[in-house]
Amino acid sequence: MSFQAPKGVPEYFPPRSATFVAARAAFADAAVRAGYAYIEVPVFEDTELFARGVGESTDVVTKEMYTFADRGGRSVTLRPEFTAGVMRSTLEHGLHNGRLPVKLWTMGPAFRYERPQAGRYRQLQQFDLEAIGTEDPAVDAETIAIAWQGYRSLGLTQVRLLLNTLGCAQCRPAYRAALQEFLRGLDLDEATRRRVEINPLRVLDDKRPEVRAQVEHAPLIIDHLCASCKAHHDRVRSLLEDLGVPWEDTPRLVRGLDYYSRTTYEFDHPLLGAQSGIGGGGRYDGLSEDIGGPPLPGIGFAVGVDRIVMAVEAEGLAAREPARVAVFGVPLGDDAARRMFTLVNELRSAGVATDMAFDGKGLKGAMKGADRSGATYAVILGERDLAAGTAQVKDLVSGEQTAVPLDEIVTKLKEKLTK
RNA sequence: GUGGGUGUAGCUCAGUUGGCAGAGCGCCAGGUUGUGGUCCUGGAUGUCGUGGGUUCAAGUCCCAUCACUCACCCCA
Repeated sequence: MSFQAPKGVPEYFPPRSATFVAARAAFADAAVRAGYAYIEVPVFEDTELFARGVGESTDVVTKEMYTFADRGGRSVTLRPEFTAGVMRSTLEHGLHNGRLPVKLWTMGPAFRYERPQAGRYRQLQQFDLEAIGTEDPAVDAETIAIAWQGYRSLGLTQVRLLLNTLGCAQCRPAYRAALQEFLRGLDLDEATRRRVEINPLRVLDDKRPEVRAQVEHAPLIIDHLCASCKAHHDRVRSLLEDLGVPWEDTPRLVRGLDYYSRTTYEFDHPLLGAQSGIGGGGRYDGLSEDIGGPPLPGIGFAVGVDRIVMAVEAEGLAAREPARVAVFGVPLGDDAARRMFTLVNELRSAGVATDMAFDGKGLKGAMKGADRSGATYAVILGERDLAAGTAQVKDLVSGEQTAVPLDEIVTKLKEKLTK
C-alpha cells in the first residue's frame, strides 16, 4: 500500500457508508418538508469572504484555513463552513429580492487545518440550512425543530439541545465591556488574556477547570439583554416548549464564529467523547453587512455528518447494510451469461433491483453470491434451460424452484415481489 | 501548535528471558461434475510502519523517522 488518504480525511465505504448516506438524507428530508430548497455553492471562495464573514478574530480564520494562491495569483480558501458562501451567493444572485425568507439547504465537505482527533477532521462533512431575510423568532425555532427531526428520524434519543442568546448590536457592546472588566481581574494565561481583548465571550466557553472556576460568577448576557432581544429569546423558548422540544439553558454557550447574534444553539451527544457537538447554529443578523450587503438578517445551522454517524453507531443504530437487490442472476456458461446480462437489464428497467454473477463463476460460487446479495429470488440460467427457453426461478427463502419461460420472467418476478 | 498512547495477514489481535511469524473472523477451493445459508476438509495472503544501530541471531532491545490514535486548544 503506497498511498494513503490525506491526513485527517475520513472515508466512508460499505457497509458503514450506508449510515453516512442515511444521516445526510434524514436532514435533507426534514428540510425539504419545511420548504427549504437546495443550493449548490463553491467548495472554495475568495479568501476575503471568509476573513470578513467568519471573522478576523476567530481561530478558524487565523489558524485553520486552507488558503492558497491559484494559478492566476488569486488567494482562495477551501470553505471552512457554509454560511458565508450561502449568504454571498444569495446576495450575488439577488435571491433576497424575491419573497422572504429565502430558505436554503446544502451539504458537502468543509475544510479546517487542525490536528485531527476523534470526531475532528480536516475535511468534515456538513449538512447546512439557512433562512435568510427574517427576524421572526418562529424561524429560529423552525430551524431547531428541523435539526431535531433529523436526529429523531435517525433514531437518536440522547441528543441534547443547548440554547443561549448572544444579544444584538444594541445590548451586546455594554455587556461585552462589563464582561471584559470582570475578566481582566482574573488570573489567566497569556493566550486567554489576549482573547479577553479580542473576543471576551469565548472565554466563558473555556473547558479548562481552572478557567471555569474563575468565570463562574462572571456577568451573563442573559441579564444584560435589551427589551427586544429578551422578547425574541422568550418567544423562541416558548415556541420550543409548544413543540415539545426539550432544551437546556446554557448561558455560557458561545459560538466560535463572529457572525452570531441573538439565538445561539448547539446539539450535543454524551457518548462522543471530547468532540461532542453534533450540530450548531444561530442567528447572524450582521453577516450580510459584514460582507458588503444590505441589512439582511438570517438564521441557520450546520450539523456534522461525521459526528452523527459516530452518534448513530454509539447508540447502536447503525444500518450496516450494503446495497441490497431483490433478484440475482446465476448464469452457467458463456451463452447463458450473455442472455442473463440482457435479462438483468430488463429487470432493472422494470424497477426491480437486480444483480448477477460475473467472471464465469461456477454454480456454487454464483449461488453464494446470490445469498450474500440479499436477493429473495435467484434466476438460474444454464445450457439446458436456455435450450428449453426457460430459466429456473428459485425462492431463496423457501428453497422452492420453478421453471419460467424466459419472456415471462420480468412480469412474473415483478408480480411475486409486489405481493 | 502542546502532551500521551499505538503500529504484526483484508479485519480484530496474540507473539514468553532476543531463537523457524501465529490465531479467530473474512476470502478461495473441495466435500456436492446444475444449487446458497449450516457443517467438515484443505488453501492463499506478511517490507512485523520505515531507516539505522547492538547481537551469532531482532517482531522483541536502542536511536531516529513516518503514520495512526486520544486529549488540550478549537469546532461540526
